[in-house]
Amino acid sequence: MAYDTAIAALADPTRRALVERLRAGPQPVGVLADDLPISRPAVSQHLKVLSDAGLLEVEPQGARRLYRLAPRGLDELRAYLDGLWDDALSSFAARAREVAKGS
Amino acid sequence: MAYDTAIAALADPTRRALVERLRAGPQPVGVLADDLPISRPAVSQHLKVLSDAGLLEVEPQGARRLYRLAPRGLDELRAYLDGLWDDALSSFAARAREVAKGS
DNA sequence: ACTTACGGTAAGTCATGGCTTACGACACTG
DNA sequence: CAGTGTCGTAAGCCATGACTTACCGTAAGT
Repeated sequence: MAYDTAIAALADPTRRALVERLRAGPQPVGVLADDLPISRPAVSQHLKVLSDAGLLEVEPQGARRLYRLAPRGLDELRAYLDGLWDDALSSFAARAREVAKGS
Repeated sequence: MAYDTAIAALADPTRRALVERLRAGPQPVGVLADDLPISRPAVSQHLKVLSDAGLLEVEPQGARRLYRLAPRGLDELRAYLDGLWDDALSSFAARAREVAKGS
């Protein structure tokens, strides 16, 4: 049950916006804060949440800190959703059979 | 960008608990409320959020309403995370190559 | 028709969390 | 060793949303 922190982290639109910026590659905090309508400390707080969820990794480069996407946290979340997906499909198929029989 | 409602819905622990109950099969509201530490109206509100996100479907059966897992909302969410996963892997691989070269 | 059961909606309360400003720690440059 | 730039943390404010109780509509039973 470690996917809970990951999904909670990705539930926030601002944090998803940060993740979107990082899809192109690693970036420092200041650059991320520049094209977002919030302050730099707010960005730092969001980055901490994403890092704690295993979704980001940090690489200090001098005074700056490069954040990059990390597969770790995403892996658990995807595994959980895959399981859900299977059960949802089963439920859908069962319902389809009932309807086909004339309910 | 329709996965946002789905991920927001699944971010709540109580709603995930409801989804877990429904993995075994369709159930009416009262049964779901009985083995959860919250009131029945609260369950109704959560079920509405999950339904609006395309994660659940309703099937009225007389006075009762059966809720079941729906693949629809889950599909978009999985697709989004799959894309993220690819980019995270790329970033990870790029970083691994740099480290192998001696940073 | 009256009663009982099931469930959605309304209104109000309260905690969570996202944002701000202010401050401190650390690395580079002159 | 100042001075500057980058970033994390602390404290406080405020909106969002997850609950509650109260109420209403609807379906089935007697």
